[in-house]
Amino acid sequence: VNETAAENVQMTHRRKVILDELIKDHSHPTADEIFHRVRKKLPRVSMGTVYRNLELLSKNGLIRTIESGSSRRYDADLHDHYHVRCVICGKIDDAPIEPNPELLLQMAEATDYDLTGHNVEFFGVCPSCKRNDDFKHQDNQEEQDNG
Amino acid sequence: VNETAAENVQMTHRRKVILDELIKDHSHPTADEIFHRVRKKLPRVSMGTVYRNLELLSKNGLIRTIESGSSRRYDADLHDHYHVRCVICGKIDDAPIEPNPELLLQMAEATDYDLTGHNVEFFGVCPSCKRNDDFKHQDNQEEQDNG
DNA sequence: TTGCTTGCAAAGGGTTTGCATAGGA
DNA sequence: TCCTATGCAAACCCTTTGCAAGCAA
Repeated sequence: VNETAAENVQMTHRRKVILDELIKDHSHPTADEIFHRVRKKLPRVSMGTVYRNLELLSKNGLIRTIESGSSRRYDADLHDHYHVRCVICGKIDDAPIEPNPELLLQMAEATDYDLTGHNVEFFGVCPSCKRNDDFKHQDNQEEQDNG
Repeated sequence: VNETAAENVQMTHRRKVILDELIKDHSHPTADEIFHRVRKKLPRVSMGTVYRNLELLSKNGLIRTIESGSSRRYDADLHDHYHVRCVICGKIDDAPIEPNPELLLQMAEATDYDLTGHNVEFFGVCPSCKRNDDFKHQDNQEEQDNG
């Protein structure tokens, strides 16, 4: 529609460093986590710059955002994929299954909306949190709640 | 697991009014919207009470939350269903398709997570925003961004 | 009495923004 | 030159929390 093509984003140095850090980082980091990584290379970078650039990159389709827990996360992997979130530690992983194109088609037929996409998020306990729970009793699991 | 059964929630008057308002309201309101509705019946209710009760109701499985845009939304419809969000006005509707149990099964086989559930959210332009865009030019659509 | 609930106001976390300066086409 | 990008700090929005008072079992 009115989205600027990726080529239209002028790559300032800060912008490129932020994007590159996100490309290297497959953990779906928050703005704050990206900020700390970027700061190692650009010690004077500010939080505002990180937020402004992440928003610009996302609006121009060079990265995508994940709205899930209390803070937004970012993902430079544009390949269509689903996510799974650990309800204990909050970690987000890529789901190891292919998106189902049927889902969108089925919905497109049933709704009056003009669809542009869909997100799928699974919830569960990640392997590492499962292991921890084997040692502890399964009492204190209320650190994170699923959505 | 360690979730209190719904019957274990003692229904204080405020709690009941909040729950009833949410049951009547199918628009997936935010805490603030619920607050304003409840306030018409209980003029001295406070925001803190609304948040505390919504959290308690949700932890006890009497309502569910929708984490989507910038603010959390609440839904008293516990029947398993998907949602669709308008990328223009931010409204959330129920998706008119049945959840696909295959999706969860397929994922359960492929992942090391112990799955507890999944959410599906579609994005698109709602009928009413489509109509508005016919009159305007399709320029100023940046009020809401999809996630 | 004892523990849960509430109003109020303040604090908190995450994100956005105004402004003056710096930098790039 | 002119427009965009940046650092900084303040503002903002949404949500949570401490506290003292109120209620209910």
